[in-house]
Amino acid sequence: VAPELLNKVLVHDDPVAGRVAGRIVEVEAYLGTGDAGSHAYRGRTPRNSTMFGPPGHLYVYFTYGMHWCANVVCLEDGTAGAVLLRALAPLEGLETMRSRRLPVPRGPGGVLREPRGPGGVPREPRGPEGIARDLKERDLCSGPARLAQALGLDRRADGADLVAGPVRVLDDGLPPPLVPGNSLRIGLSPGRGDQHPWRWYVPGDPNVSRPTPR
DNA sequence: GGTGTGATCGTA
DNA sequence: ACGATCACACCA
Repeated sequence: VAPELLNKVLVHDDPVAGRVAGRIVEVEAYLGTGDAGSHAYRGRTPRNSTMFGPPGHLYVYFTYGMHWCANVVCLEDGTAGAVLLRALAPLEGLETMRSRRLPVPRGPGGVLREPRGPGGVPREPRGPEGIARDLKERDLCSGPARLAQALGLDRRADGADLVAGPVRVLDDGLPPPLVPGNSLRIGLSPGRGDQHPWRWYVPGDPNVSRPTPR
C-alpha cells in the first residue's frame, strides 16, 4: 500500500481554518509482528490501539515530547499495519500552513528564546502574529511532524475515518511513480527494524525530507 | 551540502 | 530511559 499512496492527495477540510491539502511524496511502511521498528511490535497498547483497528483510519501519535506524526492504517481490523506520512508537496491552503508552522524557539525550561540567525546574530521573530513569509515552501510539509503541524493534525485526529473526512486521502488522477524511490526507513535506532527497505518517495520531488538517505 | 546538540513529555 | 523529530548553530 505504501508506494500506492504516493501522489495521492491528503486533505484536511477544517471547519475553522478551511481546506489544506498536499500531495503525498514520501511514506514509510510499518507492521506489527516481526517489525522491530514499529510501535506495534510489542503488542497493543492504549497509544498504538488505532494501528490495530480497521484500515482507512488515521493513526496519530505524539513523540519526542513535542511532535505529532500521522499514519494511514492499512491492514484488516485486528492486525497492526500503517503507513507513516513523511512528506507532502503543498497544494492548497499554504497561508494556513505557514501560520501553523510558525516556529517558536524555546530554551531551557521551555522559556521563549530570542531567535538568532547565522553567526548568532539576533533576528526578527517569526511569530506569534503574522505570517512566516521567509519560511520556504519546501519547509512546510517536508517531514512527518512538519506535515502534521501544517495540516493541523494532533490527538484529536487519531482514529479519524479517512473516507468520511474531514481528513481524507483523495485520488486526483495522478498515478504513483512508475519507479518510486526506495530506501531504509529514517530515524530508527541501529538494530531496531532498520533492515527493512520500506521507505518510498517520489524521485526528484524537492519536498522529500531527505533525497539521499544513508 | 553535512554533523552535532538540546528541547520536552508520554509511554513502557 | 528513550523516542517513526525538529530547529538551530556550525562546518565544509
